[in-house]
Amino acid sequence: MKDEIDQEEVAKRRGIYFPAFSIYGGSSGLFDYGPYGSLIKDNIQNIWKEMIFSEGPVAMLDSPALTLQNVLKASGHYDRFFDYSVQCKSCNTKFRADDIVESLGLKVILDRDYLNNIIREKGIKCPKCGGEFDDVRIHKLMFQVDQGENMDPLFLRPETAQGIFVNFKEFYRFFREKLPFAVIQIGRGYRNEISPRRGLYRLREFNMMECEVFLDPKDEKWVKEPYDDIKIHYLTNKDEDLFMTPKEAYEKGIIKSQPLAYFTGFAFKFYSRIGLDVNKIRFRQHKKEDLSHYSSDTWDAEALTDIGWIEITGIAHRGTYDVGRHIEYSARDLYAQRLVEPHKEKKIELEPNFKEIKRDFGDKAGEIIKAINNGNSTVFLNNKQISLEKYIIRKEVEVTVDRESFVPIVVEPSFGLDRIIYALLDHNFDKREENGYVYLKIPPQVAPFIAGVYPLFPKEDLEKVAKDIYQKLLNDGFKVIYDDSGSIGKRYARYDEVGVPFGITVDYDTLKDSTVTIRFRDTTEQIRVSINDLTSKLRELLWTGKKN
RNA sequence: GCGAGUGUAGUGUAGCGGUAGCACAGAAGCUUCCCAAGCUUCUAACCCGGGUUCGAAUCCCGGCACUCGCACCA
Repeated sequence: MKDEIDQEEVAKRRGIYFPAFSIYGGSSGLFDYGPYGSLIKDNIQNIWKEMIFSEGPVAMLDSPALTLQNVLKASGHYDRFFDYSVQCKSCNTKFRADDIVESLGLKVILDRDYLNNIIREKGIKCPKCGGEFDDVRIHKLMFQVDQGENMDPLFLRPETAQGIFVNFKEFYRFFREKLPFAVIQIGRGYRNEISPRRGLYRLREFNMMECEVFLDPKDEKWVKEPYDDIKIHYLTNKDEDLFMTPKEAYEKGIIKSQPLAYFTGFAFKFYSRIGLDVNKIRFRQHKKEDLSHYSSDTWDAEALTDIGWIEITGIAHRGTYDVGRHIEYSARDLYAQRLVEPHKEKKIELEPNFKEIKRDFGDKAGEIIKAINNGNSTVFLNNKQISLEKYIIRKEVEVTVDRESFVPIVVEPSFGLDRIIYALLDHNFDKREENGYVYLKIPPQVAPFIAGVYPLFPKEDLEKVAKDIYQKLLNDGFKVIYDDSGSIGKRYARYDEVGVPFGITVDYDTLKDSTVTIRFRDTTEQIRVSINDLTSKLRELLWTGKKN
């Protein structure tokens, strides 16, 4: 974007996006997408969805934003629910309270009173200036929703991914128990950011398009090979700038995981299709010390904008963490299975000794049998602890084993829709050299309307034909807009600014020979086509965006 | 959350104790055979709440928002 174009000013003025609830003063980190912006957002989502469905076995989920506490305990988000901070009274530097305590080798308990006390007792001072600390403050990082007394609160999800992980078994069945497959979800996430700023960059409620790829750790491959027809800028954790295809990156071991390499290519193709300037896109590898504890490798797609390189997508190798944690916390069988060479294995089977149980327990026998089947070694009955050992018959049996269970690993490409829109506008707002007018050169498929229909002058005969054409194009399924106010130049300029790529103008020749002009947003050139050919021409332009 | 600064029509701004002016955008019309032209008319604002004052957009306090630093940041 040219420096002089203020994205937020145009976005606000033209109804692309603007601060939400502004008549009441607004609230930081919340934005509305207006009449043009919401259409652009919708188009981007649909392109993403359409593209990713064509990448292989992909299914979609739509899960609630309100999330059970236990889900977030399992995911680890709950432990990060509170951020404990202390501030130095003299130099105002702020620290994580738990970090300060930990750095002195003291035990950390995530409790406000505990942290407060230990800082007071041990007389911990600011490491920077030696000043005294303020009281420990708590910042909630997730939004909590109360259900009522005596009920656990719900939380607004900080990411859509957990909805997918908890449903792993559902999708495993859907794909008839074969890996790999991917599950996508487009939806909103919520994070109580400490200081949401810079417009769409950091929001409290944000849109994401997430994809969770489930893989067998022994066969960690997506169904398609990494692309070799695109060159991508990779910035490694050793600060090397490399330019190569995803295929090369994988083969040379720059990206060790095949699906990770594959999805950098997918992301790149997606950016290119929606109109991001791919020369301003790079994939930056997280440094070892920045990696989440469960991730072995993460590559963030970043876009260069007026506020610098911003993260627009995270592609993370999450290992077995997600499904593993839900197995642990829910005690459900969320394992996948793989076929192995059939072989015999010796196995001890436990069988209740029905005769003895019946003799000793009579009509309570049922409870004993149940306990044994549950694998218990003792049972509490008639106020007595009873050892079950003597009621169990152990049999050694040989079974044929032809499959084994494992926890699937996850590779997660997670696209931040709002940031993508920010970067898209940044890359595509441009000024005409001759007059300084702003136009938004986004691809026709992303544009809020494919075309505007305009009578050259607000004359009844021209208006009537223009309205007929407008209605015809609507009936043919195009998103078009009609405008007859002001001069023709004004209308062109008006829709250039929100990215409408084509202007269809009805003039006096139209009345004679049933042709109209199509005017191109990016070049301001015009061609003349017959009204009868408009539908096919627009359909063609929707894909090519070019004149011929 | 801290520090500093800033909030005036849709947007950009002027006014800084006497109840708001300009430009662009917007609406209606005239005019124009294609790029925000011109003319006429019109619509439209002092972020919110308190206080001081005869009188507050203007001074003071509190909130909210934005900008820049700091901090935070899967």
